[in-house]
Amino acid sequence: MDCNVVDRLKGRGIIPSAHRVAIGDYVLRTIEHPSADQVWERVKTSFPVLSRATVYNTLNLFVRKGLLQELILAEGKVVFDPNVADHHHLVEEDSGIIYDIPWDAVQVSGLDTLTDLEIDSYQVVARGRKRRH
Amino acid sequence: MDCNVVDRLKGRGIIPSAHRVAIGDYVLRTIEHPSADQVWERVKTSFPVLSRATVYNTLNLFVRKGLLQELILAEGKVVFDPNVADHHHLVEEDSGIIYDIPWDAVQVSGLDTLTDLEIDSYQVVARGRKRRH
DNA sequence: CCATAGTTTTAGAGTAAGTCTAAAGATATA
DNA sequence: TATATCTTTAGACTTACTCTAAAACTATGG
Repeated sequence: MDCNVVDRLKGRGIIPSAHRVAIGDYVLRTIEHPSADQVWERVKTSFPVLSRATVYNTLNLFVRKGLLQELILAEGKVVFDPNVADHHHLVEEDSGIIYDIPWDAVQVSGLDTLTDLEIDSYQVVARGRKRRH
Repeated sequence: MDCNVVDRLKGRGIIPSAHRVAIGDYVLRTIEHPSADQVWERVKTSFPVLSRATVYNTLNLFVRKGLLQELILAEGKVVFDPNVADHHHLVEEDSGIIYDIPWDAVQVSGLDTLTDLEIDSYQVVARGRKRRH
């Protein structure tokens, strides 16, 4: 699963252009939940000729192809998570940092009794903060 | 709890100006989860002299005072929910409609075992659709 | 190696949600 | 009535994001 980015793009039918690989090299490995503009700022440092539109196009492409998950959890802006397996989230209000919570750490029951709802997916969104050990 | 809007504002230390009451008359009773601009459009029909800034100021004031809950669940936009009691949400992707799910309908366990997290609040966010009976 | 058709990238304009500002208008109290 | 405080306003500004049309790539067949 953690093979190189070129192969992961090809595996989803995405032509691995230099720009896309540069973006993927960052966004498919990070645990930072960056926004699109944060991805742009970051990737530009190592790959200077890069327009904003390309970053947005590429991120949206990755989402469509299942390489990224789009999250709308906090501060009115969309962030991206390369962890596309089901999992829950903790939003740290002060810092805006978002942490992943493993799926198995939390159990949710009762959704199946809501017979008037057809549920495709769900997650727990928690607000709070990470303890400074 | 469902007493008139003027008293509810006063109860939170908010001066019940005509504008605020007009906005509250709609937003504190609706189950529609409107965005700020939707509130503006709607309230303007019955209260024409109303600027966008006033609507945003008032909604933010209501949130600070605990009369409204701000939700960031779908489509990158903030919506408001006068149901400030804890509850869960279902986001209908196609329509953008958000439905409340009663707190007691769902049980979540395991969050307390995450000892490195200090959790203030949480909710289940489900994606799917309401069955057309 | 060239032609060409398709794909990708670009700069910059456009859009929409939301915030800020400074002035004007209300309101309350003494 | 005077004055201090609070509220509202129009419109400019900001930020996140999308669109557009042209330019630059890339792949393939001949």
